[in-house]
Amino acid sequence: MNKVINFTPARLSCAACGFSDLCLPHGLKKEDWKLLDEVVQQEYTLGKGESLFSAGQPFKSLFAVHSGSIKSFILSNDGEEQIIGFHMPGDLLGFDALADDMYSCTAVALETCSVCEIPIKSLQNLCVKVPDLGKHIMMLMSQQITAQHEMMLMLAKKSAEVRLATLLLNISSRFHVRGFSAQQYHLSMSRHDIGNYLGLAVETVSRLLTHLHEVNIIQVDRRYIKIRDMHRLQQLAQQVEFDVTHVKRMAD
Amino acid sequence: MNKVINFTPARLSCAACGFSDLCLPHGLKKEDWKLLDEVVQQEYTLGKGESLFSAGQPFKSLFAVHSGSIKSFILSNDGEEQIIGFHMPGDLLGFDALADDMYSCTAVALETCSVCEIPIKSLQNLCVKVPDLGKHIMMLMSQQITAQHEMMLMLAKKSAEVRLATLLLNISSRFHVRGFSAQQYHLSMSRHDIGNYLGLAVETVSRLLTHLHEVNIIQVDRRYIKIRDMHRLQQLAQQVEFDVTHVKRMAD
DNA sequence: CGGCCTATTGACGCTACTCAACATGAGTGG
DNA sequence: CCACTCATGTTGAGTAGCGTCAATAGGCCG
Repeated sequence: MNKVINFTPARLSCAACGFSDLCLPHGLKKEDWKLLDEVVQQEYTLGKGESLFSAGQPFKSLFAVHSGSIKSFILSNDGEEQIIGFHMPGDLLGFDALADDMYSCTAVALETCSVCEIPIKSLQNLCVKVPDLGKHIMMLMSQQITAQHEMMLMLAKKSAEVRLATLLLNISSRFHVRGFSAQQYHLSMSRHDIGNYLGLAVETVSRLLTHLHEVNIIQVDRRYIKIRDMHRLQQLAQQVEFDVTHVKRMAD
Repeated sequence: MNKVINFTPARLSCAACGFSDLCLPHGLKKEDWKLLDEVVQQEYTLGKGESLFSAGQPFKSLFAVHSGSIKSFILSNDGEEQIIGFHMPGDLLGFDALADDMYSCTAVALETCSVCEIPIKSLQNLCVKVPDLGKHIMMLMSQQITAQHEMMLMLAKKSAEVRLATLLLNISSRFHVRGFSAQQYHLSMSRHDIGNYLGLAVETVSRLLTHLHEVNIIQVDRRYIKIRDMHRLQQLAQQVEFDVTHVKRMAD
């Protein structure tokens, strides 16, 4: 559960990284990539369950996921965990830490993964030289803000079924833009994590997954998910027509 | 409900504004204030119910609340509103718009208020000249991100009672840092807005306020709130010991 | 003064939580 | 390599918290 210090001897340049168009370099001019490469540190490797940073630690760096996946969570005053995001390759972590110069959340690897470290000092210095970089970082932060608005809407207004359907679709599209299948994927997080993130009990998540399987919208085998009817899943997430529970009831 | 075009002929400089230490200038060097003053536009006045900007409109400016209060909300695909924040003097609005170059939420005045407009183009140009300003904006965005994390925690995990108590305390402390009483204040938002924001039904908000009044933690008279027992309210918000419902039950 | 919007209060029902038992697979040590 | 253990997930029963519906009251504005 401790921070890990292994690193691979050589790091790919950002230009050579397949996720650069999701990550920091996106939107930068080619000539600025070289400068950014000097700032981005070597990759760390994290084992499953190891933490990248913890809430309260001094803020030193942003991190970009290069492979694997990470969950980040805050702790409430009574010690319970609230997952605030699942991070996939190309995602940046640590924007929450700018406010108080310390991380406000904890980031833990859901599986073996590698991350690129971006020291904030060097990055800020580079922002002065490359104004587009500063703009781009603000844009990424803005994206995170709007994404969190959507999340607040979900938690405040949507039913358990809609929340889960939305998450499954969200993961699907995130795999898709990364070049993987949108129809089938492997969940890196447990049912517990899903429930925690969506504000639901583990049992509810389990029941809903079983139910979605039963009505042939998805196929579930442990953490493997196959979307069998993308359209109905989307309808469900948007609450159009009636949801599957209603369908079932009408069939009774 | 339309954008309003009245403006006062003369605007106070940021230096003369009582909320400058909550707002953009905070953390800047005095010599940079003059540059900022050239960027910050004259104040607009908004009547109750009028909108400052709406979701989908092209992003032109950030806005700082100078007086009064504002709610901002997003719309779900089925048209229901989700309030994502209440804004008081010194607060900045519009960070969500950087992502797509358009506002993703709608901002509506809860009462008559005045706002300072900060054209994003000029601001970004100034950021190049004054790197501290860029850093500061990122810090403000980071604060918004962490605040939203707390909100996600509330919506996902906390009971109706805890949510409401937390909001009342939050408003209290925000009035306090602005030089007003932390013990009593006037709510600018309706019960409906409170419920919407907290993910609760109006009726639940009403019942809880009545209940908090009954057990002498607060005094409620329409939108006027007086906190009679700050300590118990804080305990309630932190779920320590037992909540008032339990207290009542034990008294039965 | 009348109409409308906001808020309160009560009765009822449903969604999702809790508690509990059980199943299954993964990891570990003999 | 198998048995044991533990973590993870599933399923069922009962229930609590909060939403929905409905009726009513109280301010506020024209």
